[in-house]
Amino acid sequence: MEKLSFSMENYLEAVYELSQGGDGARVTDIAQRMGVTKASTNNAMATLAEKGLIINEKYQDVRLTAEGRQRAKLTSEKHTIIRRLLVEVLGVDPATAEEDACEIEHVISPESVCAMDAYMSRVLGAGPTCENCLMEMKGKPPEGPKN
Amino acid sequence: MEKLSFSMENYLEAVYELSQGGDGARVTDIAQRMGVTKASTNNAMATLAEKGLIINEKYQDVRLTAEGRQRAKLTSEKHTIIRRLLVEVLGVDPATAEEDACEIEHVISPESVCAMDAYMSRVLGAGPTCENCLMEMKGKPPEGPKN
DNA sequence: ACGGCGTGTTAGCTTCATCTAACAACTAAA
DNA sequence: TTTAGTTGTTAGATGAAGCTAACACGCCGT
Repeated sequence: MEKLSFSMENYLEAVYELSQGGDGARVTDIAQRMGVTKASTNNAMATLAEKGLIINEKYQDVRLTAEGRQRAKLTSEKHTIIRRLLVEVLGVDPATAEEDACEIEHVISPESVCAMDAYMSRVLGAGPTCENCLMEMKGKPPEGPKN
Repeated sequence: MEKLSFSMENYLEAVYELSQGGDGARVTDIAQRMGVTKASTNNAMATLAEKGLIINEKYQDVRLTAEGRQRAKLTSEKHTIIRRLLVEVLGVDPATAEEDACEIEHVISPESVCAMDAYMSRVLGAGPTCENCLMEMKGKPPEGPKN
């Protein structure tokens, strides 16, 4: 699973969410949700298509490949876990939490997300420990800090 | 307080940390800590100097202005709070936490950082609630989510 | 059948952050 | 004082992500 830039991951997530309940997303909608122009979106789609994460045929709706969908799903789950931690554990205002989660999801390590999930399972009692954590851990051996 | 890019904030933080116990930082050291070339560092220093955050006289050590120091201090404190939450509360491996904190500090809202700090004060018992939180909150009225 | 309008695409430009390579200035040792 | 080595600077290139402006397509409605 090749590394995606911050931006590309966001585009992929947008495609994923706009595809829910339909089989594709439109360039215009993606652009609008991302707050960028259609031209920028088009460029991004070309990149994502190159990486095999979406199918982008001229003048057709953008569709996720299996890999793209899986990838987007992981990002989306990270998002959820982070937001829940912020809101339910730390008591952050939901709107702020939503914003923050959207940024943090792109930079945080899978290990930390798992730790958040595990912590919530313990502290909030309920919540089945996210089965994706094992999945997310894959292909991410620990590295040294660069800062 | 003008907005800084992710990158510039990181450079500023590097200058701050390298300045501790001395009155300036050297381009070479900054470059090394950031994992970039001296040329890149030089460009960055020019930008930071333009914004009035550092004093960068030719062939002299880079020094922080009062504003630059204050700014860097805030970032650095965010970093610490985030890392502590990850390690002490969530049980994340310190090296990973360090890496993650370094990224998250640039995107998270002051509100969330404060919430982390407050939470740790409660849960870990000790720890004086960070007096900077009030400071950090300034100039950041809540916005709507864009995602 | 044909115009329009919304949607998608392309071309070309800008800004940032990075790099390499070459050069200039400092500093310390012989 | 001369010079070698380290440090700092400049110039120019690259690649990512965005933009605007202009053009191409496709689908309706008449």
